Amino acid sequence: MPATNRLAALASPSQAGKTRGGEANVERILDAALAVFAVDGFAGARIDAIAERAGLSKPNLLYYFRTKADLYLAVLRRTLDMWLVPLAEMDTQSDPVAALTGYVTRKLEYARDYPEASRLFAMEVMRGAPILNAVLENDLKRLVASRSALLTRWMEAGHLPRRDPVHLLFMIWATTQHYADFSTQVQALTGRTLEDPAFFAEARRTVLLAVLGRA
Amino acid sequence: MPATNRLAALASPSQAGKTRGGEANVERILDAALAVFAVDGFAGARIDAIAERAGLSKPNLLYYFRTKADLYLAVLRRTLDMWLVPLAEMDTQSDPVAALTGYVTRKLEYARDYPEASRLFAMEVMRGAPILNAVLENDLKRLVASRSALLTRWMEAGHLPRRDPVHLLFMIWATTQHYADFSTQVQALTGRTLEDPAFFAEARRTVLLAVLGRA
DNA sequence: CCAGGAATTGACCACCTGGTCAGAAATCGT
DNA sequence: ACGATTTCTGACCAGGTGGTCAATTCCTGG
Repeated sequence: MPATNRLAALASPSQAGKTRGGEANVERILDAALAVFAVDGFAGARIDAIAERAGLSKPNLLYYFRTKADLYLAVLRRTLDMWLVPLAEMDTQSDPVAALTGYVTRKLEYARDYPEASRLFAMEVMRGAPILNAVLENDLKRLVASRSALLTRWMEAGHLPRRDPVHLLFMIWATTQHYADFSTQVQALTGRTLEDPAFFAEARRTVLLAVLGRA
Repeated sequence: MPATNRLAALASPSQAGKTRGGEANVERILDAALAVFAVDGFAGARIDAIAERAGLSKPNLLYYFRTKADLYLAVLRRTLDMWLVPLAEMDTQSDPVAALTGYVTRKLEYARDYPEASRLFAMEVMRGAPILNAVLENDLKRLVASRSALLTRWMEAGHLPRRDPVHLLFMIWATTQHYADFSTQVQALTGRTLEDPAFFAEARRTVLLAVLGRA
């Protein structure tokens, strides 16, 4: 996974030479950190809060991750693949409509099942992506370029309405992630969530209608 | 403006009884605060940084806004109308296509001209909207309900493709704000901004095609 | 069973940051 | 001109937070 490798190269991994059962702790820490970072952001997150949520003492957490930044980086790294993989796999299905339908569905499932990861990613990008910038400008950029070419071919073959493929991707990302990142607003306005299958279907239908030009 | 009033009722305004020329300072402070809050979030924002950006000393800033929370609230309040007004004015144009075209265009202009305000709003909602919740569940909810009815009427009259109007609004919001909130990503992937008229037109065209079902 | 490394902890510290305060400038009404 | 009020400032403080450290407990391999 190139993205992971690139990100790994950005900073030295802080958790070295662990051999014993502490790996379970690392997982718990990362889960807790994701939950806290996704709500309070990097600056607002208290490392005590993360430790408590993970069931550890603060110094014990610092034993696994030397600094808050290391922990943040690790969480980001674990999250990133979830973001990239669906797009990378979009071409495996040869039928354009099926491929896009599958992609949109996976993005919505992602928004439903990992809203915290989506929020973390959003916050990082909104901060100016100080950490992810390198990944964006390389791996993601290449990936988008190749997918754009694919989409353009599909459009020219008449399977999709013509438009700029990159903007189309933006629209898919923005809308699907909206349900995760702005779930508070969605909840306030509709009282529902993607967990509700009917609501999920409505959202999916709306996006697909927009992308494919038909239901 | 009901939204402003509601927000004002949420907390006591901190800047009282100013009569002299300090009003200009208040403006400068609000501008600076918006810039800083939009990048670093509430927790990450340093009040020193805001003061410096506004060209004041920290205690002097605190003279105008007693606490950081007061300042945050004031910035949020000033921002909110920009968000609500376009939607509220959507029906003034009787032609459905023109009305939606105008709305999308205004939202994109807003994303282009006030990206920081958009980001601030996004961050607040992503935090769980601890302050804006009341506004969302009342003013915005009512507004959305009325606009949904309008959209539904238009769909039934055959002016628009049929779909859930609330999801349609979500899609418009998500996509237009994406260009402001994720401008780092947009920039990294395309090297362009909404400031570029051609790019603006592409974005606009993509959204309109999705919303109206035709260009 | 024991030695040695891994895991864990309480106590601690340096530093940052929001906020205070007494008083100095600046400004205004009269 | 002058008192009163607003505006502004340097110095300061209390609380919180990231991170350290010596010391203890827990495992595990031999």
